[in-house]
Amino acid sequence: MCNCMYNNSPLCPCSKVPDHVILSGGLNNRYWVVDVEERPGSKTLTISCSKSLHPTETCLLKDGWEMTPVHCGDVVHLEGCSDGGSWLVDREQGFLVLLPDSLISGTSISNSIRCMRRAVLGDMFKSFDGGSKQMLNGTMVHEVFQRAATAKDFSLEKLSKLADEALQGPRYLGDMYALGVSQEEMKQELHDYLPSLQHWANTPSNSRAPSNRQDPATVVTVTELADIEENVWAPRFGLKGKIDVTARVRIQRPRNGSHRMPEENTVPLELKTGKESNSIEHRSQVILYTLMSLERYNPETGFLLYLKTGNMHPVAPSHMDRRELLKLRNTLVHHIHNSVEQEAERSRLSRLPDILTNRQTCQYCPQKRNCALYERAVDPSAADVSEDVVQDLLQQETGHLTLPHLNYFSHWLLLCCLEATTMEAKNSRKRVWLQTVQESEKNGSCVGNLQLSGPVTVQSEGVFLHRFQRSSVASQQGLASGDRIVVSDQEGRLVGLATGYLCEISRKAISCTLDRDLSKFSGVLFRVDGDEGVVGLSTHLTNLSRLMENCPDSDRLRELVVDLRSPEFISNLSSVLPREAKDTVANILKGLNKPQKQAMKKVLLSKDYTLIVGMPGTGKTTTICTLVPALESVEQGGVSNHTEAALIHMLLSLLLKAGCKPSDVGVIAPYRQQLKSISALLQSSAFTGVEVNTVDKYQGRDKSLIVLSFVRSTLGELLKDWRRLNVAITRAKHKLLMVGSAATLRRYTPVEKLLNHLQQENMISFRNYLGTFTELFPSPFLVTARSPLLVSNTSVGFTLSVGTHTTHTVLLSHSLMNYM
DNA sequence: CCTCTGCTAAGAGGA
Ligand code: SF4
Ligand code: SF4
Repeated sequence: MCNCMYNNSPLCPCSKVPDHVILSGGLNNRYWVVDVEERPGSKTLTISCSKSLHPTETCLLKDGWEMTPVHCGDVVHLEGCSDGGSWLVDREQGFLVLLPDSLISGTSISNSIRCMRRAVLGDMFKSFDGGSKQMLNGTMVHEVFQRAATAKDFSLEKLSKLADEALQGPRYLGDMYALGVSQEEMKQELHDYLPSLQHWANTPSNSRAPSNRQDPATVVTVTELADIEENVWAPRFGLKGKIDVTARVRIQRPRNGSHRMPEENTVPLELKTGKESNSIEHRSQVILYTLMSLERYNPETGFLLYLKTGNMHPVAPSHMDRRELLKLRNTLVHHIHNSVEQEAERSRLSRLPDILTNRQTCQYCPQKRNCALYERAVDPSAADVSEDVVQDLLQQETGHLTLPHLNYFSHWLLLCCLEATTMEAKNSRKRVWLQTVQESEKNGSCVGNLQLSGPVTVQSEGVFLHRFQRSSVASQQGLASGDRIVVSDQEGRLVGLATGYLCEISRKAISCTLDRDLSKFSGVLFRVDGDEGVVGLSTHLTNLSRLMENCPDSDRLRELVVDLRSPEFISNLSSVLPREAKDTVANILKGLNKPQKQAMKKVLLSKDYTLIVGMPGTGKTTTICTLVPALESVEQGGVSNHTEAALIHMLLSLLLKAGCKPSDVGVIAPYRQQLKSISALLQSSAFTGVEVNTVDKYQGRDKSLIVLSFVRSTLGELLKDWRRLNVAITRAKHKLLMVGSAATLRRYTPVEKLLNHLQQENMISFRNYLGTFTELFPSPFLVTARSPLLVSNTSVGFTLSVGTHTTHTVLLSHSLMNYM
């Protein structure tokens, strides 16, 4: 008789194995849990690797494994050996990997050591504590190391050249800006590491294993850096991760007098730029990496390399280390998969592991707001009944919220979790490692028997064009050019080697762009699988979390979105519509019908937002598309471009820090609205003296340095006048910075000629800044910049920022997102 | 029952 909560009801997951579940025996086995029998100190699972659930085997869990949160209807992987269909997992042998096809990253698991709750929350919500200077430095030192390794050159000259490239390149500028750190400060930080990098690369490392301190040092020589940023999916252990450096090392262990042959081994190296803590978290990461690479090169040991000092710490994992980390993974994956539970036919959020009562850990926890919000969402009385420490945390993080706010949060969190559960069930990524090429090719999402043909060409930074030849001709074809793909080897040893996009596919060959260069695998037989990706709901959940933040922007949004305060409107159109713009707007409105015109008028008067509601086909999209030019003309030339304004602010900050005199700098923009936007950002006293003006105001004068903001991707009426453009670009005595979209501006002959000329003379360089700017807009709804509109990252709407005082938030369906 | 939506991502370090 079953005694679990399903109680043999029709919902009982054991009554049938769902179609999407794939079971198998063998080394990479997948068992369905048919029954769980608990005894004090042990747990016995009845399992089957056949979908008919026949025959069954048993698995005895003990010595702590009985605490594994495994239930009927779970899929498990078993490591170890079975004796005629009965498995034993205990202190000494075997592993049970719960839900192995959910690959968990090494960092998530090492994160769970301190607080399991934090790791679970971290999987749901991206944390965005904005990072820190040290973190950015860490990323940059990693990059310098990796580039030096690729170039096989660790000389100081090369290292400082790479460091300067990283500092000056567009990649990290946005991060530096967001952190308020100048390139100079960053440079000092970064350059501190270069000598020890150089030293490490050029001397064998004496690494002392803690166990044999009395022995003379074991000498480790890195003979080759075999791979950088290796991507590993290890479905046998339910793990994934990116290994900083895969190195071949020679390990010379001294043994009392007798000379031992040095051992050669391929091992993972984990680089750290922070304190040489050799902490349990760092060591755990390495232990997990060695486990993940078991099938690739079976490393006995891994190393932690602290770049500040250049010291290498060996990490030789024991069975116990692996066992305990896999137990943590099982608990983590259990919580991730069971975020929703059923009670009395209703879904509700599951409880998470308890909040720590350790003030120290929670104080610096990047998830503390979500932690408190979640607690109050599942337990409305938590704020009163919890322990003092917990109450303090709840008060501090959620004290500003009302009951409706909390209810809103838990309602949408629940819906997102439900959605995530259905998405997870449909996730077909596991086919890559659970199905053979033949099986996968049948349903069309896979191409196998591929061999590299021809050289790999670098298309751009981190984009490698590969060509493969098919040795067998498949008839079925489900993959099309443009599809997201993942490349693995056919044997299943190198799963998830690279991801990318399919370019061309024919019966005999395919070409694709990948994120890694696979040329060293020339003899390998590959498979390419379509990859729908596992896009979670973390963006939505992060927005939801920010909506609950204690800050003015979020306060206002909560008022509008949760408390449903009615949006306000300006009473009189003429107060926002200047006389000159009347005709233009009237002209624009001509093409619209009456309700559409009414909607337009409402939007023009809107202070908060306007909802345009209508049956399909009533022209909502048309209305909104008309809105854009109308809003543009609402203020005289009221066009502004926040991206460019922010970019100019950043450029000026850097220039002034580099020693430019403010009075030598002039900013030119064709629209007054843009001048206001820029001036608003230049309020701080550092910018006093910088002149911000229209082209006409600069007639007959010049500046040492001119920054020109084009604002629109089209030239607009103002700059179309060739003479005006001429004036604008000839105001600079020493340096001219033009900010705009080169690709689209080139459509105008004068600009095209100008850019071509400058390019020929090698007088201009192009930088791509788009994409680095999301950090610059710390508004609750993360916006990505696209001139001249700010398009929000959520699928529920977007924000138009045009005009002085009004941010028009327009909520609409997906169709417009496509249109844009 | 079907399709479409959305789209690097695992880690950067500090107490
Ligand atoms: S889930 Fe398992 S224990 Fe629960 S009712 Fe179904 S068979 Fe019984
Ligand atoms: S605030 Fe404390 S209890 Fe909550 S997730 Fe963070 S560390 Fe864990």
